[in-house]
Amino acid sequence: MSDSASPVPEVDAEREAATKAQVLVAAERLFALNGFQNVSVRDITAEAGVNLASVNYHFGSKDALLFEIFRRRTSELNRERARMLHEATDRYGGKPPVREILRALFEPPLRWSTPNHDRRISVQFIIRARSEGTEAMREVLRTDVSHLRRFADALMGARPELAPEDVYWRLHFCLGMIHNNRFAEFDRLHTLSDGATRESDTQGLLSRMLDFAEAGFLA
Amino acid sequence: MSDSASPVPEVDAEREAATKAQVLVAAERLFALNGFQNVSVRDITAEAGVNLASVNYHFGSKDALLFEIFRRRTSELNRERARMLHEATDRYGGKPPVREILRALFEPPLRWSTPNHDRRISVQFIIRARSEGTEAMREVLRTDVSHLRRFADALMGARPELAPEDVYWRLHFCLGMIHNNRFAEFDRLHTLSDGATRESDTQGLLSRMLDFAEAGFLA
DNA sequence: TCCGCATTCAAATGAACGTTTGACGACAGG
DNA sequence: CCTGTCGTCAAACGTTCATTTGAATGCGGA
Repeated sequence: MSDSASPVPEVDAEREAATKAQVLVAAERLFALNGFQNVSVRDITAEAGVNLASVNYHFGSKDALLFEIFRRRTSELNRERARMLHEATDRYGGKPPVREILRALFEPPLRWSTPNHDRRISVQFIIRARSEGTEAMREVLRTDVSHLRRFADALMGARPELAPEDVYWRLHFCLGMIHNNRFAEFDRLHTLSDGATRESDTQGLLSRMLDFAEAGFLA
Repeated sequence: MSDSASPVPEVDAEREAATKAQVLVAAERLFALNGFQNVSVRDITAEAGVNLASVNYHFGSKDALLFEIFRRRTSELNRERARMLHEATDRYGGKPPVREILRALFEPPLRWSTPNHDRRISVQFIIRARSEGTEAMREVLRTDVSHLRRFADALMGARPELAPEDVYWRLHFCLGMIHNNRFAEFDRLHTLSDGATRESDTQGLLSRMLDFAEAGFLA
């Protein structure tokens, strides 16, 4: 009779991968909502319903867990953006217009941010990583700019009369527009507009951002 | 013979206010450079050359010290922006153009950010407060939008044919352009442009930002 | 001269943190 | 049936943190 402490035996193959996945989901969520430093390993394991030591067992350390999530999400985002830019390039025979280039830059994070979307929290995580990330993350963000180079090159092709440094600066402004799409900033905007601005209208927001940024690039 | 531990007696009236001021300066600097959570009270008091307990004695708590710096700096910034907007309003007989309104919004933080400027570090502090601030700071940022209302109203006056929500959203985009001016983002931009972008050219950056944002508002 | 007050100081306190440990259970292969 | 491996678990470790304490200090006013 071995009906001991174990409540439900189940097969271990399920828990094997399950624990790691639950930690990833819980950690991404908590970090995105509360900031990196305001979440402890205890919070994560409690939310995930796993043991405290499992973070260090599966990921080595809290920082390594953070970096793993960061690496996965930025890779996905960059891949999706590159895919859209590639499609736009094909569609326009090698020289897509400014608006389509910017769409490839803006749309993926906006689409992921629609309410009830799986990746809504991932976008918040990525944005947060930009200002609160560990040294390893900042190193990657600072030096790995290959994905941005594709966009800069495409923009120079669309506006060949523009000086390269103008393109770089305006791309920088566009990125600022995206990175400002945090919950707290939306809250302030809603307070200011007394509810007239609806964050939930993702397609409308994309159009507004494209109108604004496209005009800035054609100035 | 009282030449005891005290190295130089000096007058206490100097140290009285000096300690508090030294803590404020050191704290603002460390917080701006390293982030709020990565700086301990021990770091601050060590940098300031004062005793560990002086933070809690003069400010009550670490968070209260943070909020005090935040309150001082945001007040200064809002006052300076309001002053420039007021002057522009007078200069144009009550209806300043978009570019002058945006100049009042952009120029103060940019001017303060010029190399070797006293307030260069204050701007970084304010920007950091926006994403890493305590709950008290976020509450103020979310609810106190009176200074932004002045700019929104002025912009509606300059572009009366624009729907109010369009003005609010575009103002939101402009704020994103400013908030993206952090050291780390400049580093990335420099890497991308291979040194072609010079952050030190403040007037040039202001012109670029105004060109971009004005075009976005006139779209 | 003495006292009251504001400030500084070294030391200690208790809580929270990331990480480590060693025992324990479940499974697969021989 | 034994054995090694992998994952989980509760407990504990050592460190760091913000904050508190109480004595010591120096000055202005009586």
